[in-house]
Amino acid sequence: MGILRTGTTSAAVRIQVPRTGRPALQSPIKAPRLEAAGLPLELPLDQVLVGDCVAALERLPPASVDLVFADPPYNLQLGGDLRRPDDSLVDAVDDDWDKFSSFADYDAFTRAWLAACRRVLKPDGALWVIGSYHNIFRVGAILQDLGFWMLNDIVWRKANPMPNFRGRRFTNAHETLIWAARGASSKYTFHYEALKGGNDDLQMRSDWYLPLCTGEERLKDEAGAKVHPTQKPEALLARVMLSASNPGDVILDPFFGTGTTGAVAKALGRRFIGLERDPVYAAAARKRIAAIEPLPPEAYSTAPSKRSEPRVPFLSLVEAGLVKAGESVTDEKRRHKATIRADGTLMLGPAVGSIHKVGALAQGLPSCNGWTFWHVERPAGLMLLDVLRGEIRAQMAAA
Amino acid sequence: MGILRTGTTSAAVRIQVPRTGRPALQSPIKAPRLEAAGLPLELPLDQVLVGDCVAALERLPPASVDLVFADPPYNLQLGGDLRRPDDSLVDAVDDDWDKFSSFADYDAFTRAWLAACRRVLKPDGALWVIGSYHNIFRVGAILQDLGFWMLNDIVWRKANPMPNFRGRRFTNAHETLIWAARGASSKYTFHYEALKGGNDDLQMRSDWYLPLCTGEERLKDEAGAKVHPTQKPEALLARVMLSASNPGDVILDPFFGTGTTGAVAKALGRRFIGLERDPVYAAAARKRIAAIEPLPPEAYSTAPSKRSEPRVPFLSLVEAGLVKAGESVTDEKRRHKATIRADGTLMLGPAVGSIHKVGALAQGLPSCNGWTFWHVERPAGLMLLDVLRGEIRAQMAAA
DNA sequence: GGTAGCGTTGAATCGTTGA
DNA sequence: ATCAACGATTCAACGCTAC
Repeated sequence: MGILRTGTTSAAVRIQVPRTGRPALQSPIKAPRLEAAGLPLELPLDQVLVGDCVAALERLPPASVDLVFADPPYNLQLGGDLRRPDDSLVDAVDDDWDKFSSFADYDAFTRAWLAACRRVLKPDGALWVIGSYHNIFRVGAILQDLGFWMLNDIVWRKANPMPNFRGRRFTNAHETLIWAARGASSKYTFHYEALKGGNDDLQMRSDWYLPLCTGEERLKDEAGAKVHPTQKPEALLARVMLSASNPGDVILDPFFGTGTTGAVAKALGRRFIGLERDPVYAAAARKRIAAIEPLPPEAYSTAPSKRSEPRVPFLSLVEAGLVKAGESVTDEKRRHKATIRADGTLMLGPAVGSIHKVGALAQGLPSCNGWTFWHVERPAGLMLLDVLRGEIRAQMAAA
Repeated sequence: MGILRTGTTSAAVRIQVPRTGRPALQSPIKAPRLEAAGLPLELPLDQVLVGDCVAALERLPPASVDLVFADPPYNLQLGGDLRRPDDSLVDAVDDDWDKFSSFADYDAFTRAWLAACRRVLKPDGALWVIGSYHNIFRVGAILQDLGFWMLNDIVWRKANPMPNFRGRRFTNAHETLIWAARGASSKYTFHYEALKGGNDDLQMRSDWYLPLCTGEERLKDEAGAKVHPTQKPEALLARVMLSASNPGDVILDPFFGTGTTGAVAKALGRRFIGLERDPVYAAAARKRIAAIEPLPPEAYSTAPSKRSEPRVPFLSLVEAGLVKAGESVTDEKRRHKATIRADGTLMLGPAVGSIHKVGALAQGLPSCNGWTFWHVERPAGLMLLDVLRGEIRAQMAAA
């Protein structure tokens, strides 16, 4: 039972990618801007590529991916002798040179894959990476050094963490995710209203409380052993994608493992690219993803946010007769008053200007949103201009 | 009322340091092991030294401190002004001490003070550092490079964080503390049982829920302005000291500020050394600490965790699989119907919003409690969302 | 004397679009 | 590229005032 399981029907629903109309899976799309540069034209969408992730990333076209989700290894598989996430394998090696070289190896690996990811990210793309205290500080520092712009660090509070058996430390009950834009000026995606709407109309905080991946969701082999040691819960990936990507976006995971990123992407109408070194994991991921039934688009499509709604000139309200030239507008407490002019400006004493300018002037503030400041008198009481604007927008949508 | 305030009596209670029997304050003790080495014999105990912390640290004898608590500058890198939706100005941390010209500068500064702290730490000593995503990753990486051995990262979940006013990110609702031993083989102090006893006999987790330092506890000047922009709550320091130090231990704070570390140390029968560059902060700290009445050791137990009913986002029900994305919700009489979306919002016709907003919309009312309005169809009949929320809360309480 | 209501505030990397 | 206009945006705790 998880966020991807549909409860009421078993009918497969083939989703359409909203922006292109193409089927979601197994059909590479072209990256048109790259043609002129003579670069590879196609992205390996909705596929799992087996091999070293840095090498694979370097074969992908630049600026072609909307979002990266990465769950990198704690210890370096390539180098061999790095310290493990738990301290048991690390004997008290007090050799400073050895310590430095171990961390240096991990840092070099981290720098390589982060830089390669940054190259394939679109200018407005973003990256998520998850880790624990063993590695996340090194990852975070390198990410800043490479020019990524940190947006939030997110704490995944585990509902059911493993206790600390020896009683020598606090229960390690969380992991840390870093959300960073490709650069400081990237216009990253964030579905603020959707997150707030799913959280009792309160802003979503940086601490998320979610259970571990267990039970049916956890992939097991024939012997009943878990296929992957660190499979992440689908709910975690779903929250990441719902908050920081759009339907149809390309989401790349350089450490694909058993494919949680791909499974959630498919369910939520996103495209994915999975890179995985281990063919056993890759095979398990492919099988898992093939069995996923995408959710109906209306269950995940992006709700319109105020920022994306069509602009309505105040003059349209005058023209539509929703407000009258010569009529007065006031603020909520009727402390300020101005007159509507036929050209869609307001007049306050000798001053004439937009609803925003005059609102700012009335309050002595540098700026003001006139739509949410001014009201008109109606039989039922004061009515906000923003409500009247909503009526215009409804008419526009119906037309 | 802060954690140090005694509620029932105003009588001063002079504590005794259990292991030595010496009065807690203003009497430097000898550091016997240092005599033979010809080093300074006395530690400036229970004092605030004004000056650069690295220079001051280098004048202290090595291996003489049990615990370091450090709240270094965060290097916030703020841009222009930030205003609340009501146009009031956010009082930002724009002090000179938080300005660094580059990451390299900040790293050099961090390496210097961390190395100096490591020198004065006893072999079995430990260090705590607090920071935000702006600096903590760099601090953590450098700390590892210097040979500190990480024990936990601790998340301070703020009960009342500042919201994200522009709706562009998740509410930055936590800060991170790193707890590290001087080295991998250090026999650090940890009062496992005490922490567990203060936590309903459950292991203390790595995520701590505590309010900001506000109200009476916050130091104000004559004009009513806060003395220090980033004063930490006493409860946070108390939990640190109770878990990771013994009565009589020497606790050094290289960024003493207005002396929360000293105030809590005095109250809990620890010795302190405070280093602070700004004489104004140092003077405020001295005055503050002088007014502290030490608690009798038996009077203090671990800060009680907040016991109010945890708020549950509707999204959690989707994530837990208690309701399905795409499933319908109805009111008691099945007159209204809406669809659950993967992000925890509802959809009713073209409208998308929280369970409350959409409930209000369905009924044409200004407001609605979605928890007690909407139901889902279950084999046994309609089930109220509020009942499902109860199940989630039961799980959370059991965790 | 309670309490409802209003104002203030907290370590913050907090726009977008079109001319 | 720069500039100006538009217009979107907050939660919990505390303290003071009015009733």
